[in-house]
Amino acid sequence: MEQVFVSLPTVPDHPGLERDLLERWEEEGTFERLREQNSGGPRFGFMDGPITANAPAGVHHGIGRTLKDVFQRYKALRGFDQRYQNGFDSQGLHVEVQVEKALGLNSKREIEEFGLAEFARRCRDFVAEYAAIQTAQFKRLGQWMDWGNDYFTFSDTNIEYIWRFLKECHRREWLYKGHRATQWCPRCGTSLSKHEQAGDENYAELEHPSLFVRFPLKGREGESLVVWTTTPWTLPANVAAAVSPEAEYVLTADGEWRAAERAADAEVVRTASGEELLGLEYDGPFDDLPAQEGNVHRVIPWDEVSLDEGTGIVHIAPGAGAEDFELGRIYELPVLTPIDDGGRFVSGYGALEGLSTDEVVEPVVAALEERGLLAERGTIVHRYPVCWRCRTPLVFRVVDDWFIAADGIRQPMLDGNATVEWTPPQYGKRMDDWLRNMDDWNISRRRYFGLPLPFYPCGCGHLNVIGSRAELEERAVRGLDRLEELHRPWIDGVVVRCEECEGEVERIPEVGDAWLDAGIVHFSTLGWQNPTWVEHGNATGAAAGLTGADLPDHAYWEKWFPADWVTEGRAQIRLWFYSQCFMAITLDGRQPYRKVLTYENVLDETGREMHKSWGNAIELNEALERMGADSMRWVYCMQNPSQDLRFGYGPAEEVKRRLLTLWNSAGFLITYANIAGWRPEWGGEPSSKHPLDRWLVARTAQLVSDAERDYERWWTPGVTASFQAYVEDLSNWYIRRSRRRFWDGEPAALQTLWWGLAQALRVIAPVMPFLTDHLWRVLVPGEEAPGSVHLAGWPDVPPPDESLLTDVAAVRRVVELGRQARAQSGIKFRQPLRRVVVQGADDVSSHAGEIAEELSVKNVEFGPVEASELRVKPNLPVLGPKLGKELGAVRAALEAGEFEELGDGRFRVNGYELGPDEVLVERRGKEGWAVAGEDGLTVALDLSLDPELELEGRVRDLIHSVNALRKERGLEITDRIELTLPESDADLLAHEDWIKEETLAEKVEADGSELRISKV
RNA sequence: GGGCGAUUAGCUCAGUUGGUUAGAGCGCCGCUCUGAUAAGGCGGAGGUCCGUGGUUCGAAUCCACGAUCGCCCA
Repeated sequence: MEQVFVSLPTVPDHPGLERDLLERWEEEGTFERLREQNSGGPRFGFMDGPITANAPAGVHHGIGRTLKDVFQRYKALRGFDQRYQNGFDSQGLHVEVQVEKALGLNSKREIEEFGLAEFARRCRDFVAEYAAIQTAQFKRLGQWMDWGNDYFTFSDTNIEYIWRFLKECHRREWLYKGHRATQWCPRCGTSLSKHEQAGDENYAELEHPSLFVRFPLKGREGESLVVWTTTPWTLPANVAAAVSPEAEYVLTADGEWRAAERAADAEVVRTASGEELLGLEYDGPFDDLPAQEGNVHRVIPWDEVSLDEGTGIVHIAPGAGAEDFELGRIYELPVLTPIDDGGRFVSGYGALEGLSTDEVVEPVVAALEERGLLAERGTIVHRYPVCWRCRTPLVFRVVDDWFIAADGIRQPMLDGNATVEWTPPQYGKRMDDWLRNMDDWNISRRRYFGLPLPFYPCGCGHLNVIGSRAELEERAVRGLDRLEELHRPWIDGVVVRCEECEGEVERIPEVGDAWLDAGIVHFSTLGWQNPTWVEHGNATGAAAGLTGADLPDHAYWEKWFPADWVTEGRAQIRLWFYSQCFMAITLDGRQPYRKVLTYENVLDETGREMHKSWGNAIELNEALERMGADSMRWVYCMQNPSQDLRFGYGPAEEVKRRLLTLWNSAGFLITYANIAGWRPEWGGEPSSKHPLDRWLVARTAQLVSDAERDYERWWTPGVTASFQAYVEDLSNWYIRRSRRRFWDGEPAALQTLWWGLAQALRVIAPVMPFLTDHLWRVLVPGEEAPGSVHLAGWPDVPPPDESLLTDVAAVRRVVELGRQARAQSGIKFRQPLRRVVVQGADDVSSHAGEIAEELSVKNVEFGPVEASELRVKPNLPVLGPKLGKELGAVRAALEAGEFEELGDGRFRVNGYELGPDEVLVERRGKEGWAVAGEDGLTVALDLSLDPELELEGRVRDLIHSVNALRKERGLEITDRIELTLPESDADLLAHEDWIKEETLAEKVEADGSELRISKV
């Protein structure tokens, strides 16, 4: 017989079939055909947040890539035209640091000796290498993007658009050079902005010295202030000591001033309020250093002084701490900045010069001890900030940085955010919170391979800001001829003429914050205000040769801006979401996206963060090969995005097992379709009138509508849950109930199951693009039907028949209760019973046959159950509003059995007459009955047997044994047999035809002593 | 200190607008099916729904306060 369908193996080989499909998609140009099919359709604008191309992707990237792909695929099924442009973040500190590591360089000096031009080239090559690696990984995950036309943030085009933004900021007078204490990475030699440094992962548990130091008070012999510090290197820069004016301080017998709260056990000589200590002068610990010359050290007030730790007196070094610096401004304290770019002491600090902040600890301690200033020495383990890129502990330095003032745009950004639909919604509030609190944006980094800030401050006091390459060329005095691309060192050689005084000006050496690079892409990739389309116009500068991306014209930008949807992890609120909104609101006044999906972090199976060094990190490639892309995608989609995902092989195995039901259902169809030589008919929903078929059509329509609702609200957990429930119903109701029809090869059943599966595959294809397309290609033969599920579009189904769905749900409840009753009865399922009585579900009487079969009973009666006991409960949603406070008493009376049955389902209780709709009645069985009930539904099985029933029970036992034997002998399910019964079972021959049918026996006889079968 | 979340079975999590006896998957125990079988079905054990107070006829759900955990900010 012709095999229409290729048989499925018992379990799918996910990685194998996925690799196979990747090849087929490639060969058949499936993605290109999809884009072509949707071209000209309604637009769905997605903007990809760029991924840093500096390492292979991990499983923590998988969730974002999956969600991006799922919704683009869903929108494609709905016929939307899309851009599919992928983005790589390709310059800035996160690239430089990796390249430094690869080159074995470990300081800015070494980079400069290596040569900036060569360094820039290596950075570019490094990005090219990892962009290629990541591309291969994401393809393997199933992500369909316009690979090869990606945007790279280091293209000259991108840089020019940022220049333009910066010039606009300057025009609005938001741009300024600030002098303040900032977090500084001594290894990277640059300050770091708060938004990139925020986050728990940027802190480490570190051990530091813990010193209590005496500051002898001037003119008060034997009295000292005692301060506590964990950063001894800041002591040489001390200029003041802060006390809380409100707090009480004590002088101990040792001559030490401390807060009273911090000197509990000490013998107190004298007390004073903080207020009284203000203005006192003291001898600083390092007054002999040249840097300290002429400084007066005194006591200042500070409300924030902590009385929970230390001494309640705080050592203040405005050049080495953020709060210290702010206090210094208020009290006009001298600012001593003891360390240089690399965190080493500068001149003016005597023997400390040239030492690092760690290396000075011992000399500082020794000096304190020598002078008798060290009261106590220990160590402390505390959380301390480390560089977000290289993990070096940070220090504070007072330096000049470039800032964009945030106050002018704060409200417009808040207004913009109010128009955005956030999923889950609380992230919108987080964004508001961030915007309300955001400080000015520190945009300068003292580094090399990054956006060159186009700032040319002239000696005349004028700041020239260049807004484009054209402007640079127009105003350049020299250096243009060696300008290979808009990066250091080449850009540094270009000198421009000051627009104010005509003098020659050089660029500042700083580069820009990488979030400027990422934030501008709504403009640089879509061709904002670009007069004519430039082919490969985004393949400029460092990006030349890496991509074919065009620079579209302004009409294109108008079409695609703002994006309909973006999605990234929660951390991006303070990073990409922030920077893109900042830039878009500045340039265009509009929010750059309409809707956002945000998700939490990926942790390991046990809920710990994944770290390579902890050995619990999972490589993306390894996961893809071990669990397969579809299982991974399923895991990501199942997850509630507002909670951390616990990712691991254990949970993935569970997912695989559950996905098996779909596979088995398809396998079941294929088995019987092949036996019957049946061929599916491509077209609308099946016209079969069979109740089960009609039900499956309705159930499938319900799946389509549920999934649509959840896709439209960006809620993948809903989609996966609906699908899972559908497969469950398909397999454990439709297939199980219809098995016999499939054994008989009934075309209506085959067509209906086939149709249901085909629609289900289309619904879930965005989540599991491989398994669904594999099954589609097996199940849906060519010619008229689309050759890939991804080209098949969203199912077009009629609205579900709700009343049929409700009825079948009720039937299934009856069956469930009936099974419970049977289980309690102790009578085997194979033993048929005479009758079942169902009360409380009269509307499903048309399904009596199904109930009879499911419960193996001869007759189903709908009507009152004769019961030994009535249990009447109030129907709360109805009676609650009606009875109010009286409900409690009525309920208690019903529970106690204090009611009168009036007939017709009416009851009298507590003086109220309750109608049938107002109560729920359950019954307990009489002797000889098995009864189960729930929610006013009662199912009662009559347990009495008669010889006819007993005989049937024995026939079923026989059929069961014969089929077990068939299986034991390894017979195919189509093999015919001859059957011999023991003579003692001769009476079973009364059911000879039935036995023959169920066991595929051609001949049955009763002869001999045991059961025997033989293949014909 | 302010903000945003979370807290439900041994584990991982659902629980829509307040409604009866709070669910699922996994794990455990028992039973069952044997034409989906490397599957499937049924049942059981296992819960102070974080706590306290309030609103309500009725609260896992709404409100207030508190606890613990996570995150963001100061």
